[in-house]
Amino acid sequence: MSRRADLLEFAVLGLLHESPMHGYELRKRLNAALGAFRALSYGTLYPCLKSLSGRGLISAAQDGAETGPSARARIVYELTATGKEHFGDLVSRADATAYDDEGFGVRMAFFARTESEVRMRILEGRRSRLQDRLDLIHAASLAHRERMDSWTAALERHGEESTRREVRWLTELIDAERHTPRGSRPGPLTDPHHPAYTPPPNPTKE
Amino acid sequence: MSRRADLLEFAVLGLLHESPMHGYELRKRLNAALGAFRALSYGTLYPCLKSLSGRGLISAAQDGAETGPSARARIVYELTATGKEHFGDLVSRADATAYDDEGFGVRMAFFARTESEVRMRILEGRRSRLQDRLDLIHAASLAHRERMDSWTAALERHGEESTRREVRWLTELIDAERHTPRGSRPGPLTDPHHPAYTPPPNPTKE
DNA sequence: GTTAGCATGTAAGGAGTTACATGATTTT
DNA sequence: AAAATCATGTAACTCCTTACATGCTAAC
Repeated sequence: MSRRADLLEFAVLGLLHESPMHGYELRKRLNAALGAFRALSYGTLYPCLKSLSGRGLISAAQDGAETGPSARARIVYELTATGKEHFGDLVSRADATAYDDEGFGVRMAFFARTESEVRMRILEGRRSRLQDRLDLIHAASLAHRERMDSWTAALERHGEESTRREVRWLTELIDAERHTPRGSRPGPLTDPHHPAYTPPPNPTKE
Repeated sequence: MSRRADLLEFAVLGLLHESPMHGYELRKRLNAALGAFRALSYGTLYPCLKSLSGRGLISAAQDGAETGPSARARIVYELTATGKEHFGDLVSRADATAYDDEGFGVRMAFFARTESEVRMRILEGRRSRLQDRLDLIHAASLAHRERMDSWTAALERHGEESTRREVRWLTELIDAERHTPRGSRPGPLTDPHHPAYTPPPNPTKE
């Protein structure tokens, strides 16, 4: 039932699949890379990590003194075998949550680990969802066309135009995917054998 | 503190400013016109109406038998004098909630009732917010450029392009507003003396 | 006559932000 | 030395969806 929570768990598992990380870093990545979690708070993330840890999907390990002279109380989270399996299950699913505004971005962010067939279903599902929205916009604008000031009209036109652009973009992606039907990974994917946790020598700010 | 709830109240007052309505109709308008409340449920709307009614901002009146032979249990809500005043206060404010993704659309939907000066501040605030976001996107893409697959890259480019387009759109609106500096209402605004409640002879479907 | 839409609500529960609480480390 | 950032959490609270409960009206 819980959609947003599942989404966060999915994203966390996906990011930890690339490399182990501690909570703070995880939050930064979540906020930056995925547009969905623009202002994810610790009050959401840490309980989520605790839950995942409790279910054995990730392991929590104190960061030892390898980094420097003094050991900070960092907790580095790592995907367990069970966690990898679970993420594999999730990533092969293409349910309705993969099509909506929040879900789609997150799913696409992990397309490199998604099978081509599933990718196609998600891309097409998203496109059809947007086309439904265009129909709604069109119907609505017909309904109250006369009593509409220019501001509302401009707002509606911009919304329609944006949606139309996303549909075109999706169509391009779908066509490209269709011409390379094998489960090819078009970009440099991070190494599946994640090279342990690399402590940042000069930490990236914000 | 409560942002989303204030937003809903604002939208309800704004819509009732145009003409009295009952809850069901209100929800349809909220879902259609304003993009923000895509799936507003009755569980949110009715308590909100009750609260507004309790505070004397709107009045709730049973819809009499004028409509047809049998009286349905419709409750028509109408803006009170206090409610109009309150909406006037809200619409003249340009706080941070007017700039974010959910807030901006709702605020702009009632620009026809907003003073030119406030409109400008909101448009410029929104644009500056989006420019901040562009900076963030740019910084993030620089940070993890090498370890990025083509899907993530495509997603990021699309997000950037969309944001850039919205900035351009806002700039056009701002320029247009600047060239007509008086508090002009560019479009046909609905009559301030709302012509009572017109029961739909042929009800619009969904 | 039965489905679909109109119309109004309540109860429960989950999700996630805000605010609080704390302390180490790095930069200025 | 002070300020900013890194880092981890908890508690309370708000918002909002889901599911439930009910009944009327129009269309097929």
